[in-house]
Amino acid sequence: MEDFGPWVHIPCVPPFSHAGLRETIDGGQMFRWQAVDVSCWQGIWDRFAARVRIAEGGAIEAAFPDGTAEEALPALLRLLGLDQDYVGAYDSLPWRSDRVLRSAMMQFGGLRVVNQPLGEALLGFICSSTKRIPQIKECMGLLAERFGSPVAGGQALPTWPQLAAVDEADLRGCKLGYRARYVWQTAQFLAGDPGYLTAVEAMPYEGAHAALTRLPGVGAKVADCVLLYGTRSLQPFPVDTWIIQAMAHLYGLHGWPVDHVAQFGRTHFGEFSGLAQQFLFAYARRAGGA
DNA sequence: TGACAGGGGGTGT
DNA sequence: ACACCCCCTGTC
Repeated sequence: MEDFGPWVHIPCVPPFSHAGLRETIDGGQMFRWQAVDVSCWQGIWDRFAARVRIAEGGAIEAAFPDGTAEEALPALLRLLGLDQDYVGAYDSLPWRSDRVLRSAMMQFGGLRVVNQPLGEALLGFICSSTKRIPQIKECMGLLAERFGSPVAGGQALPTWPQLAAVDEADLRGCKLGYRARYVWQTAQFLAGDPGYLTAVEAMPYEGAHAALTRLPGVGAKVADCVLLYGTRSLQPFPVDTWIIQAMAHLYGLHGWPVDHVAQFGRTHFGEFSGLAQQFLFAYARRAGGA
């Protein structure tokens, strides 16, 4: 095992509640973090690794593999959205008129929407369809172990160029099931157009969503997840079965088509609808909306 | 205990 | 509408 350096104190405003930090790190936005104990997680993203735990007053503390903190700390702040204005984002949500949202925001105080490398979010969410979080994590772990590069603290996830050199059969060996073909086809697509994801990052929402949907295995829901968790935008509003249930129950949208619910979410919650989605998702998943 | 449906944070046809 | 691959859960 790797040696980690000293804990670094990171003030956070708005402050994290325990539930808010757990939902941020280990609630299904990312798939490469494991609980060390009830209030400490260890994870890998990009070429970095870290341990994160909750501290007094809603701050957090982080530790990094020896010699990596100088680069990894700013990367962690970016990953967890700690260099963004969440006070303004929280305040702009319609919590004054929406008691459901207000309740979720109190229950999951401090919740952030993460900013992973776009390619990692793409891989994770292509593999997410009809899978539970523990299964997705297992697949990501196998992919990293077998096809990724070593970094201080563990194995990085393979990049898309690395994935393009892997046989579909070997991807299946990572328990991807039918998703192995999607990953393989997308890897080939991106190998033939290396600037594609970089271009997507520079596009406004509509164009970026359309461009991602062109990739095999990427439908509307996965594209929204990739954009929400893989860029700094808080605009995308991913609609999965949990959100369908929650929005039907809480806002009376019974029987609405998925794309209409997504449209409703973006207009009802505004510029930061993705943050609202994350609160409602956490709320519904914890059966708090029933 | 052990086998067997049923179905899951979706996509593509 | 249904299959898709894998694997977990709930039943008998």
